[in-house]
Amino acid sequence: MKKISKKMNITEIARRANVSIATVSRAINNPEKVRKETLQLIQNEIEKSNYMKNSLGLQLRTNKTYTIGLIHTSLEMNFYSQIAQGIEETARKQHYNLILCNSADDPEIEEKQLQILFEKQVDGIIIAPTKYNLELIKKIQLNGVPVCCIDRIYTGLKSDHVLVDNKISTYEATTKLIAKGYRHIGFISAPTSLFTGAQRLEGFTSALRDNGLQIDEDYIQFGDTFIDSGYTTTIKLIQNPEIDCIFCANELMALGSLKALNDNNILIPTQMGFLTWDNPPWAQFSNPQISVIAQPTYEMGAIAAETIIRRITSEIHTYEEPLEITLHAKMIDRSSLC
Amino acid sequence: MKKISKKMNITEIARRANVSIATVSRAINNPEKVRKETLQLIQNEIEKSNYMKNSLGLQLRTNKTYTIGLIHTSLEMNFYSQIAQGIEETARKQHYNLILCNSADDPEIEEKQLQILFEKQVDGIIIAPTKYNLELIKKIQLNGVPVCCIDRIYTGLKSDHVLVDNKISTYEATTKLIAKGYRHIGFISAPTSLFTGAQRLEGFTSALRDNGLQIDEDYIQFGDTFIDSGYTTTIKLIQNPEIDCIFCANELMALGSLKALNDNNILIPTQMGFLTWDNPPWAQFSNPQISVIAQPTYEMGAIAAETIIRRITSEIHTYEEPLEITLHAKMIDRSSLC
DNA sequence: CTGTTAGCGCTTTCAG
DNA sequence: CTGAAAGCGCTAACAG
Repeated sequence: MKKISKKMNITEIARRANVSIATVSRAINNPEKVRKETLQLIQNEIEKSNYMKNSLGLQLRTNKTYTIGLIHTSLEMNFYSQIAQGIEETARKQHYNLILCNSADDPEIEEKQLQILFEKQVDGIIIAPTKYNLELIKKIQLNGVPVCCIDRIYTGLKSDHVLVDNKISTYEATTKLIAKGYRHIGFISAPTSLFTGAQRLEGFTSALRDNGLQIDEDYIQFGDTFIDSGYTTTIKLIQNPEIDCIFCANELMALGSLKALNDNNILIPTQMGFLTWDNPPWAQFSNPQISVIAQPTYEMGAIAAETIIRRITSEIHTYEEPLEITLHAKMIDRSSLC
Repeated sequence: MKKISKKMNITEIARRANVSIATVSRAINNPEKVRKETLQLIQNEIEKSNYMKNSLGLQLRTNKTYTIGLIHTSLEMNFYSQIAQGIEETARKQHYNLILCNSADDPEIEEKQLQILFEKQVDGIIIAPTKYNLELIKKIQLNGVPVCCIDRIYTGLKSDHVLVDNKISTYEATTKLIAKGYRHIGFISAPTSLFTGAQRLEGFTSALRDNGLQIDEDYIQFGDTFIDSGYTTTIKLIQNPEIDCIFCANELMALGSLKALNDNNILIPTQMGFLTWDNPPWAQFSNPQISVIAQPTYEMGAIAAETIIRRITSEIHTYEEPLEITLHAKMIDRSSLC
């Protein structure tokens, strides 16, 4: 009453059909190279025995697994789940599978995941990197596995990157807010230890500066990119009654922020303007619809997949000329701004 | 200018350290069984050479990959991405990785994915099945790979199932709608070819019947579970001006439906009540907040992962006594109902 | 057209 | 404490 049956293999099929394993292999992969009667015989045995191919042998032999590893923060963020969707669908078309890893931006988890992905011999790795495992990533590259960074630049790492122009887009969006008449904008930033966090904050402050507005430290609050931090930082921001607009650095913090505003009966857009990075589905269906800076997430995933597959197949892994693809994020002004 | 360097292996380390490969293997996995000087020697060589372990050999030898396959509809649905998150995190704690496959509920894609997951020798498969690949799934089980269905029952398949009481929950929710005074409820159903679609529709109609309401065919529209179908079906529903409430069978159709209502200036909850299956994050942050039937998604994923891992490790794959775990979905009444 | 054999990288007896 | 050798499942080169 243990396993229903032992796993069948090519050797057993060969034994039953009274041929060599090579012939069975050919019958499976190059049937035209096998005499019709032999083929029939073998196919019968395969049929009867429920044999299914085991690709581990081949993977070992060819050192190719047709598997790509993805390390990102969390599927909880639409941003990443959309990217993952783009990667998976694109990779699938080229016969690659995806091993999905959530790092929660924890360097130790990330380290383990990098290690295990290599050990499982993925053909390539796509990663939204923290900045704490540079040596390991380099080592993986040295072992012939290409790496593509997504969403965040990894300074000091020679690899392809698929990015969005965080700083410029934030700068432009902030400028628009100012043009609309907002003068006291509260900014909910991600940690500056994250590449995107730092870039967006810079874009924000330099837009204020260039427009002759002073930068009030009280107007800048730091969250951890997750929901709760959006709530608490918003509570702090609204202690300043003059704040007329809130600008969130990511979707989850926006969710928390909106809840805080709602709990405090602050109406959007009449009492408070609202803008956030990321374009989760809910933003266009909420009431009022939320203005956003939308990143081409699915496309980023698709491009990352194509990029890594190109590296895999070209076998040029030296990164003398790393690709840096920067896509444009575009502001979509809906009904949360006056 | 090709690959930076050939992948290192245990044999090469052995050669350089002037020991046998067995000793290198021991140095890596059972260092206490190796003399200190030898160990040091080997570790030096490993260090110098950037050697990293290749687990393919081991996988082949032990026929264990520490990898679980997941086949589901799409990450686009919060429902599934939350389940995936639950699976991944739970599996990770037990040293399993996740290969993620989006089937879009297309039987042909599903078939290929099942095949490839087996070929890659995943230790187990978690699947939200269409109902078109029964024989293949059985064959996979026969080959010793346990399968756990999630979200949907697969009639005729002996396997573990992690489910939600779709019918009862829909019945209860419908009863509540009626108790609140709604008499003309429009229902946006998923295809009845989906287990959940059929169950929810049944729950809905039998609640109407048991409450003495007649079932008007015009009030029941069928979508395909994706956004656009929620929009178009809603347009049809609101041709019936007496409809006082819309009840959606899933989150994406709800999104489309809300947009249609908004585009037609129909106010929730004053002009139209609104209820949907699934509890995406946006439901509690939109305005008005949307009443939902919430499934314990993360938990479903966690339980599915635990269930499949238990099967994997117990090696009892006969499914004489398949597990059927049914969790309760609970209605959360927010502000979209009067 | 078919069979024999080597070998992918690793662990694990079994000897020494 | 260390080494030799078998073997996991498969393909491909070579021989017949």
